[in-house]
Amino acid sequence: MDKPTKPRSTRIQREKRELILEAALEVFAQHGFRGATIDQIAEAAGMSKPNLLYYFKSKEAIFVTLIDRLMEAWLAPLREMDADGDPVTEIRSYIRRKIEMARDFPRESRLFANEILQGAPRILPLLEGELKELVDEKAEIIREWIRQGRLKKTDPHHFIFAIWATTQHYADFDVQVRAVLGPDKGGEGRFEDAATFLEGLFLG
Amino acid sequence: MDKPTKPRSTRIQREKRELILEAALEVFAQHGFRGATIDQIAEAAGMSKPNLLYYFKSKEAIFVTLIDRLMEAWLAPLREMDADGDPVTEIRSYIRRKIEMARDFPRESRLFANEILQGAPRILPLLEGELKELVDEKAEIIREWIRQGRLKKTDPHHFIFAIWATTQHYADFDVQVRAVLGPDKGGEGRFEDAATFLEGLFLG
DNA sequence: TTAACGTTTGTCCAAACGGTCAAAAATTGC
DNA sequence: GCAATTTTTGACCGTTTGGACAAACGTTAA
Repeated sequence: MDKPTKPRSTRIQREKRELILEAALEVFAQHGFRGATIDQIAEAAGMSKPNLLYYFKSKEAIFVTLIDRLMEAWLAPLREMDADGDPVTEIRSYIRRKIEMARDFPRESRLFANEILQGAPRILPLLEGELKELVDEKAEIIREWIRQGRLKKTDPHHFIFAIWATTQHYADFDVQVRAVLGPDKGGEGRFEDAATFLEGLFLG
Repeated sequence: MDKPTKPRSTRIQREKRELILEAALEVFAQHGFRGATIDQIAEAAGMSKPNLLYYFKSKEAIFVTLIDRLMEAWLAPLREMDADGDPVTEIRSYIRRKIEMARDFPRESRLFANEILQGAPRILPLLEGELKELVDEKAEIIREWIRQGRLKKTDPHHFIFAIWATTQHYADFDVQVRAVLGPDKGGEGRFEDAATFLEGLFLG
């Protein structure tokens, strides 16, 4: 009986696939799934369309690969929230991490937002499963902190939603934020200002 | 010299255009501009594609009409914030109105979110003009309230952003919110819960 | 050198798309 | 009732799109 030899991927394959994913992230984040074309992605990756399709069998396959990777990184900050830590410190760190992600990975944030806006057709099971479990678990921690009188009383679920909404807002609605803040206050310092503000809002 | 007789629109024209806009709102909100097709909109409006194009000269024209109308309704709640009112009451009312809009007009919210996500290609001037002016004006009011010691100290601009982000979250990320809350807590009461939570967050 | 394998490209296709147009059908005003 | 006008439709067109495919190209190892 032959071992079903896993088709070992070469160095070139890994590099090209990485190149394609990077280009696709750019294009998908700006135009959404339907709005993006394989040609656009191929051009951004510096290769021809058939060549791209040699590495990914379809546009959908690229998108799914991107989203799968994204979800890992997306849940990480919340996972790090530690029941044994100091509540204020833990929450402050969580907010910081989320704002840093909005600043450093806005394309990922927009990709995710796009998927949810369309009704999360590809990740609904994950939201109802893994994500819900994670949030429920952390909500229970927050509830415990409140019970111990170490945190102001609030609804833990809506508390988490509010942190998501406000932090991701600076990535997803960046155009609007910059437009409203104007050229003077819309510089790169806006993320630091946002972080400071949000700490005050959620912990003040 | 002839009066440039405005082509008076008939009753049928007004009704059909309304029907189309309603259908288009549904389709655009779900699939975005590029993702939506004229055929889809026509079918949702119960008419043939050429017939739809008799009332709107292009897909773009439908979208622009929709967005123009939307912006009016969108700015209204913030406009109502009254410098002469009680700060806490004014802000509470503003949050209430925004949550009600997320509950009653989620499609409009998603349409707007979609446009911003794509970089606001059609409404950027409006954001940099009318919206910025409005926000600056209201920010000044909030600043004055703080100066008078009638409101906790915060950055007015980010304060407004936070209200936008949290309230619209319940429309734009509705799928995720429902997935995380689950069948029991995800019922229609979630908007009321959200409103209560947000009042506490922003005014507590 | 050459056979085997991995990579790249030009060409092609069928479906979907936004939009046009002339003609038919329905409505309206007299 | 009838002519003028508005509304609706089927057929059609050019373009874009996702994807297939075979042939060409490059690389490696015997």
